[in-house]
Amino acid sequence: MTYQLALSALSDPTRCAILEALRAEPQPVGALAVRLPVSRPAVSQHLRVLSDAGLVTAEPRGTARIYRLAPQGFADLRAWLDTLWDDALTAYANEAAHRARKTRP
Amino acid sequence: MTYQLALSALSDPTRCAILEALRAEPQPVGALAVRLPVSRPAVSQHLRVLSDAGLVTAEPRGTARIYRLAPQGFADLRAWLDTLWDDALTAYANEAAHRARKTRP
DNA sequence: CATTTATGTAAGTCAAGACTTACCGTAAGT
DNA sequence: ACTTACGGTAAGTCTTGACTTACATAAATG
Repeated sequence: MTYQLALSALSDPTRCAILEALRAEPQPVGALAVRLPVSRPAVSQHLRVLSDAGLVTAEPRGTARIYRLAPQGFADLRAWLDTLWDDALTAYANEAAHRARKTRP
Repeated sequence: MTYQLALSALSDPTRCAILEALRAEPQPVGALAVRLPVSRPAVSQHLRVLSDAGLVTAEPRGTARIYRLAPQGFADLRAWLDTLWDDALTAYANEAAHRARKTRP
């Protein structure tokens, strides 16, 4: 059930851009904002959503807060996606087998 | 870039419920609708979104249309998520090493 | 202690989208 | 051919949420 929060967080292109920026290196809010086409408060709000989803963590560094990717959140999401993917593959294989049996009994 | 469509599609809980229903077995629209708390046209619209995202495919079966999971869409999504996850892990490891070096030089 | 720096929060605006009912098209059955 | 079954589409409503500006808070610095 926790994956729904992460999926909802990833639906926004700006948030994905933030994650891809953090992928390169951990950064404070201001550094992210100057690279993005939105205001700094908007970035802060997005980081809040990402944090609630368990996709990023923050560490105080003076007055700044350094944000970085949180492996755990991505691991949970990956697990959910993998089960769905596996079932999709087996269903696809089953259907292919069924089709082959029908075409050449 | 194509993963953004899939992520946007997965942000809705009803669409996730549809996918989990299709995970059990391929179904027509009506069969999905009776199990969900929304109307049939709503399910049809959701399936349109999922189809555009490459997460499901439809096959005509008389007047009905059988929807099933599309492995390719999930594979693309998985690939994107994996790169992000890998970078999150290495960043985490780097930070841990940095922290250890600082604590005990 | 005042100021600067860096950030989170509040309030308000506006567009995206999820849902409904009503309607239309198409394939199968009688 | 007419009817029935199944599903996509149109139009309209209403909520969600992404963004802005303005304000408040906390740490470092002179």
